[in-house]
Amino acid sequence: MATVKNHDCKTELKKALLKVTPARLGVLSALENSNTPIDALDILSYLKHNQIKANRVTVFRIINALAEKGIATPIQFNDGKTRYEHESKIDHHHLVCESCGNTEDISDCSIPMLESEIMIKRKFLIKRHSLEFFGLCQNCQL
Amino acid sequence: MATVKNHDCKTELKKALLKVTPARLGVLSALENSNTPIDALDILSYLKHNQIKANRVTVFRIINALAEKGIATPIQFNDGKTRYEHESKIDHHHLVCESCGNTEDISDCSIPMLESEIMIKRKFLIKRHSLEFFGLCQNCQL
DNA sequence: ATGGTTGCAAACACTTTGCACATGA
DNA sequence: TCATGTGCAAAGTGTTTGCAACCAT
Repeated sequence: MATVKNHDCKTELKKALLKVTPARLGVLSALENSNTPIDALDILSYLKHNQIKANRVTVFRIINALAEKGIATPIQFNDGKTRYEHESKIDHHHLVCESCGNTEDISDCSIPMLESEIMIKRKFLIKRHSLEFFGLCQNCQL
Repeated sequence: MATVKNHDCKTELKKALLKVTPARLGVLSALENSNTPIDALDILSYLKHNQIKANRVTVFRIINALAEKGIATPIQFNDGKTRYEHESKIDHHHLVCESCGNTEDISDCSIPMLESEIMIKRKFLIKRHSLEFFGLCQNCQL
């Protein structure tokens, strides 16, 4: 359901020191309402769909701003475009079907342990990680 | 050292049913001689450096062919370009510094276990995965 | 009022495509 | 020889930039 929870989004923007505008509220709710990572143009259609008018360029600027603030996290699948996920849902990883393009989530992963190991052993300060599995979903294996 | 091991590369190409050409040998050896994932234009400079003349387009076509055959594996960092690694070295993952862009390798990862779990539980046929950690390397933390 | 935000057009970077020519097996 | 590979020019796609107009605070 494409419900725009303006209240949550507003406070989220204010916290990030970003002015509250229709376009930004729309982008935020697009991210929150999607259960898979979405790219700039997905977001744009979401906006159009919800009668929020915004330019392609504006969407790019907004997701970049959100990414800088840590509100949106970039994810790369294999097709040259960057997808984004709302920070509230980055605690899982993806199964990306190379045939139909669908993605599923996996939540139980042992990465956090690996991370702390790496931070100690390698003195590398990890800010985020990305883990994607590419292959064939059940349907596409037939 | 930019040594082109023509023999290994030749047999590798033949196995893949690809004709042996200077450009292809060059691309292969670029992949084999690099200790970090490299993109098409890195490969191009490698070729130029080794007096192998080839067009940008040709390099793209060659890496695509190699990727299709499983000889080169695509990796996405965060900058819109695709990097590739030779299949003989994909058994590790990367620490990508978001400040200086350097990458280090990590080899001990528990992903294979996770993979078999996923294949069984989710009936998703995994062909490859990509795991990258983004953050700050030791130098850039200062 | 005024500084951050947006739209538009244009530029950019990376990658792909079409077609004629060249080359490896 | 002949299918396959390559160069060149041009198009495609995702993304960024410059600048004037606009609007949230």
